Amino acid sequence: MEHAQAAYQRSEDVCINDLAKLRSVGRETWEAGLGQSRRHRINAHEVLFYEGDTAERLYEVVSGVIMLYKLLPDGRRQVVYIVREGDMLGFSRHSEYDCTAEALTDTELVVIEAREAEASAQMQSHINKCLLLQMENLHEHTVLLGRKSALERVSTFLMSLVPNRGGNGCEGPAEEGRPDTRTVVLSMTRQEIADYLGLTIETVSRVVSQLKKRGLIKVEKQDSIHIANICGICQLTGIH
Amino acid sequence: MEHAQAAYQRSEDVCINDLAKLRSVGRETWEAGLGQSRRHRINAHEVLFYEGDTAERLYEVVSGVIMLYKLLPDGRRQVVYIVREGDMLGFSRHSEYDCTAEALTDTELVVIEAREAEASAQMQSHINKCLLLQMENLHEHTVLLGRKSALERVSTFLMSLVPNRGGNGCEGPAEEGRPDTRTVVLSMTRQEIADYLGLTIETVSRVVSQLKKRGLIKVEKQDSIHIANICGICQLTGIH
DNA sequence: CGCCACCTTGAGTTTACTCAAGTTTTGTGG
DNA sequence: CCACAAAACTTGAGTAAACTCAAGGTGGCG
Repeated sequence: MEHAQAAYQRSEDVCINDLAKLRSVGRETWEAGLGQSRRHRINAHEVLFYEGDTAERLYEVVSGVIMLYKLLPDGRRQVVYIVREGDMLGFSRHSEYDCTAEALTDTELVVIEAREAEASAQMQSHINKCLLLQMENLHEHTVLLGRKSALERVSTFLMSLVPNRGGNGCEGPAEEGRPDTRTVVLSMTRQEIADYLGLTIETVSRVVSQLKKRGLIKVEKQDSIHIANICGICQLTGIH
Repeated sequence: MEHAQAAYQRSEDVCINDLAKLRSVGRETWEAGLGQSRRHRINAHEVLFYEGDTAERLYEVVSGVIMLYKLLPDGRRQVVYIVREGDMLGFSRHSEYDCTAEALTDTELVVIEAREAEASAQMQSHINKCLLLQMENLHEHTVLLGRKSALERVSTFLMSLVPNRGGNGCEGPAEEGRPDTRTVVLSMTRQEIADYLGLTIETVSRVVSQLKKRGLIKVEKQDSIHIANICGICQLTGIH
């Protein structure tokens, strides 16, 4: 199942270690504390909730990937966040969700009633950690949308799918001579990637083709890209 | 003092009422709970902390305006958030700040030691509220950066300086025949606005000139714009 | 095997950018 | 209070990056 792998990958500069940390003070702890913790499964492309829906529940992603997006009245869409394993969604300051949540892959969730979350200190602390993580990711994505070129955006996106690389704590290639290589699963269509990166589908496609021509990547399936030279892609992200 | 007014203005769709709410469950409550709550003043253009500094303190803005920004190695800058009265800054997931914080105006802050914040449940709840507010603002700004035209960006920015207008809960003009008018203080240079909106200084200047020519605004001082037709500007934000 | 959704590529256009003057505003010292 | 300098802003001309529109290609699934 390809999504099992995708679920371990984090956007931006968050690595597997961070997620492990999140989990360790997370579900196992607070799940026991709550009266009942329901599980919920949804299929790829199903909507979990719509912008404007009454916000009664929080969710933690156990496996799979969810995107949060907002629409403008004329149909323009912006994907504002990608929620991966260990991360949460459904936060709301008012009584309503501010984004629509749609599954990119088949997804398993833990459902948390907002009332219960408020009552549990452990839960509050866990929510806090997720909010801080999301804030940092959003800040980084703001830089991407405000200041990066199409090539830099797509390269940054690809690097975000490589654990332990591309962020500020980038480790560089493991060893001299070791192949600096990895296959990443996008779990998004070109249109969804475009709406995430603030580009058009054609521009995303052209940049991917360009990276292919340069020999930096191979497109194995539409959904699956082999990065032949991770450092090479990293050099294109604008952060070096 | 022009900044006293600016301090009451909120970015995005947050109105004075929201801020009043934040404050009411905020400073007065937790300030009493903490051992000592220090105040700190900084002047316009002073840096409160740099990206990468050890994150030992949180701050709440009592008066004034602070911008958070990130730099790319080649000097490109993106302002990722504008912190106004009642809002907080200095959150960090790791031990380091992820953005630089620089004062746009003379600013008064409450200083909160990170350790103390962790110990106080009231403080945690207050932080949570601020994080949720900031998340919503960031989501909205993500749409602006990813999907809006220059005209829409500048119009959205101007509307964000008009309390109770321009957001989802926009009230529309108060009464038929009442002048739909307001003077807003930018408290940012054209360059800072450009770096916030993901544009160049020239583009910001051209859009402002265009709005002036159309009779929708008057530029009273560089820093102060009279909006002659609030609804007219609101129509240009892309949210209608 | 053929259809449908998704993706790619090309040609032409548009928006915002860059570069280069000029102009206005602001702040300072005489 | 005025003159001057520095900073900030505006405007124009030309360019480039990404967009739109339009075919055509590819691959996954019944």
